[in-house]
Amino acid sequence: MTKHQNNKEQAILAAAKEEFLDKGYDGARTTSIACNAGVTHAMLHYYFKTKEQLFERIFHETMGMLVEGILEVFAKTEKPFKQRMAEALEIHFEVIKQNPRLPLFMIREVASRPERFAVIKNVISTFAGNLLATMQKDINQAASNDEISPIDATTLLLDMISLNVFPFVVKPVYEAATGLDLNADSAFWEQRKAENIELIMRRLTPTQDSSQFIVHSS
Amino acid sequence: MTKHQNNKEQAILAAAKEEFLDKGYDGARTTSIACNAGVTHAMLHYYFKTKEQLFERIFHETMGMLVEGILEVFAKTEKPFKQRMAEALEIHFEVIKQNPRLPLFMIREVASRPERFAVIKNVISTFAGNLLATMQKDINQAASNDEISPIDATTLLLDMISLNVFPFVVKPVYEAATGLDLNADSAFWEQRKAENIELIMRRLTPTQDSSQFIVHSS
DNA sequence: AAAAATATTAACAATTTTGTTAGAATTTTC
DNA sequence: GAAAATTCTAACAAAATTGTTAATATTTTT
Repeated sequence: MTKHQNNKEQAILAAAKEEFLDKGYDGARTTSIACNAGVTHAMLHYYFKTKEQLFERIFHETMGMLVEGILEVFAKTEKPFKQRMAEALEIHFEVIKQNPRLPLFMIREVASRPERFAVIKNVISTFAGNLLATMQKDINQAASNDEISPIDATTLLLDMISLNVFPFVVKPVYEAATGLDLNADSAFWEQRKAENIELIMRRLTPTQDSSQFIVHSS
Repeated sequence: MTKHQNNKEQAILAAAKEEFLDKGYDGARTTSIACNAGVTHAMLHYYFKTKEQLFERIFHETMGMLVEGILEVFAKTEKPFKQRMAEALEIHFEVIKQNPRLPLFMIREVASRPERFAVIKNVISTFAGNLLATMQKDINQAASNDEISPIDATTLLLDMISLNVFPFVVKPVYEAATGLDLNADSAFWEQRKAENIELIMRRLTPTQDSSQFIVHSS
């Protein structure tokens, strides 16, 4: 009757994504994936020869999503730099919020298998070079107008990513420490987003003596 | 001749720490640990009945170090709040820098095995309550003197930890993306530390209209 | 509807990984 | 230095996990 549409393959992919995101490559079990997908274990090997191949499929998809999401953030207009940055922060935060497990997934897999560097390198360096160069140009211009404090684009980007991503990465630990359930606490995330914007905006605002507080290490 | 000092047990512990920090519980192999420790595989099970027990030993030790390190940061004097905060940031950053793999280790293990929440909860909540309360009192006092902008202690703490910890957590990805070797790049870490202090100092500095830049989500 | 291609199953095989055991060697205690 | 406790070894066992295969069912093509 109904056309054959490989819905088992899709079910396996969906279950695999869950499993890999949750437990990482090493913790994931192909039997568990097959079971959650409602198919026999042999089917998994029929569609995806090995666990590694199945993982790679998920890894690429996931990386793609993350990078698309970040790209979207910086495809921006001609407003003042500070305002663009505030909007980028907000969009970036929301992208992460909608895919809160992706960052830890990526970090974990790259950390435990450096051979996956290559994928990351390709995906990111394709556009990161342009992005950073463009951003630095905008920064320099805004700084020369005294619109903002001068800053290195890479530095600013890492500020932004640290502030926006880390809370999601550390969420399980935070919940363990406080006993709170952050999924049910939308006020927490709204406050966090506002705080991150506040921090970066203050960072960019020109001051008379911008490095008065820097402490030099022994 | 020499007294018997369980140096095999120590060797196993050292190798286990390496293995677990590097690969996580799921990726670690007891055979590999025994091999790196230069002992037979059976010895591992002689001293530590199971992989789980060996892991727990390492996990506790590691958590202890991390918490001690952070405690040390806040056992501070009577200087102005901003200066104390700058010093705390610097010390905190250095503690992480000397144990750069601990944060990801903790995050990874708690994320993939929520039953380890209990350990974290005990260790942290023992002192975090006092810390936060004390900090909030200091903040309120400094704010009432117009020394700093008012801020929630929890928020400030998460700002600090995000900025200081995330660069170490994301290091492998950063290296994959840029092709740099950050271990050999002490200038990078000095700059990062300075940037984090700059950010927090600006966040604490009073302004006329401190929330002018907050963007509200749709 | 027959032939061809594809999807599915159940049972099995290979490997990896953790854990055990019985006994030998060594160290410590008395 | 003999007895007791302990450290250690080598071989083995059990379980889990990934991967295969041969036969069967279903779908698609002609």
